[in-house]
Amino acid sequence: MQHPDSPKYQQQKLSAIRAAAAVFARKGYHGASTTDIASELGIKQGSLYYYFSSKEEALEQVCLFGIRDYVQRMEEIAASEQSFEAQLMATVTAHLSSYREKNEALKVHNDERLYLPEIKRIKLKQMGSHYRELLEGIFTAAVDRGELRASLDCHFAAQTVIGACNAWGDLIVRDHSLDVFEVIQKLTDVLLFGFRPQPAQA
Amino acid sequence: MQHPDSPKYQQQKLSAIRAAAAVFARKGYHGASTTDIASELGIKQGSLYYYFSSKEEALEQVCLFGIRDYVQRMEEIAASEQSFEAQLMATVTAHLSSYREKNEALKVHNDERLYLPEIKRIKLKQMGSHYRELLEGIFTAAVDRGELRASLDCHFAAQTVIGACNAWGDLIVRDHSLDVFEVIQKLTDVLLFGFRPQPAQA
DNA sequence: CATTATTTCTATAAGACTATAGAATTACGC
DNA sequence: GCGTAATTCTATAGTCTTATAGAAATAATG
Repeated sequence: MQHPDSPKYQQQKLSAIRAAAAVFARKGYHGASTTDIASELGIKQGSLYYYFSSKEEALEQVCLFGIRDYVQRMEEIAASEQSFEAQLMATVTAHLSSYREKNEALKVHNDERLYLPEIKRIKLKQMGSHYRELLEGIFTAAVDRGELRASLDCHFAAQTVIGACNAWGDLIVRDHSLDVFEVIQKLTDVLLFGFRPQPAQA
Repeated sequence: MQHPDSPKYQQQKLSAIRAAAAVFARKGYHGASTTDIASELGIKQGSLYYYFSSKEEALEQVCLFGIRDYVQRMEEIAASEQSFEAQLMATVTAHLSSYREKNEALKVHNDERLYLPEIKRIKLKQMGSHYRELLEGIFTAAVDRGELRASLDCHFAAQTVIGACNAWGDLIVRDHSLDVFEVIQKLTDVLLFGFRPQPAQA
């Protein structure tokens, strides 16, 4: 009934989170059963409750796992004294690399988190807002430095970057044959210069 | 047991599709029960089966409703002899306006269609592919005309437009206070020119 | 008004799902 | 090897869900 704090337990719990992430990503939170998750992990349905007190807690853990280190990385990017271009490239890289590494969990965070009750969503919401604000800050700083036009709507720009990254992240998760670095390169380029310029005015 | 083909029946069936779209958009396909849909429509659970033979068919109808006229509009845009900029603006406008008009159904199409069995997805997949190919064609034509740089990856570009529109469409559905035309304007501008240029080089 | 067709309702069968309790098994320390 | 703790299993209660069948109600027609 009670959980030890041994590294062994923690390790298996992590496996359980990964298994839940994989199943939630494939079937959605409500479409996935605890039997599915357990069998992905190689145990029986009832045994899963040794690691999660409820299916909902499993979702919460997956979401937290998916977004963890995410804000942290953005903090570092925002604090770095780089050109806007470098910061944007770093942002896209961090975002899409996350999708590649713990792809299912991040996808679950984006698609299923709103099925958590308000209370359990607060922490996630704070992390997400903070992330967006940091990105927005990168834009406003670049405008102040004169690297971007003064008329730019930074809130809109940040949302667009996040949206585009998530869209491509979804494609990356689904189509594993995609070259992530190629996507990073092209997406950064489009965001910076748009489709318009004849040759990239390097 | 058998359905009439009266306009009255068709009208109520449309209401049922809209009700299903609203509930699916809010709770997801698996999270929504037929009781939810029925009560949204103001009838009892069992009565719903007068209009749908199964919950799955309801999802199929919602998805088809969501994407209907969608490809058609893109056909028109692709056939029109306009500048690339005008065509891109028209595409973004059509896409986001769809979200505004029958917002829930299009959202459901994007988020839940993959829960349909392979067979029922074929038609949707064809429509989606056709849509993307038409958009891709607009890009290749613009490259041929010299309006866009020859090095542009048109497949990538089309996916990015669709992804960005869907991302903003989701935000529009969730936040009803957003000014759609402002989003259309800004998104088109970013896609065309990127964040970079100091003033928009009209 | 009476007859028929349409629409909705009630009741229920059959199955799936979450979560719990206690037994069985496996791993660990000595 | 033995005793104890950690982990997994079996079995099940209780709830919810989809879909069906037939009765009841409502609307349409002559």
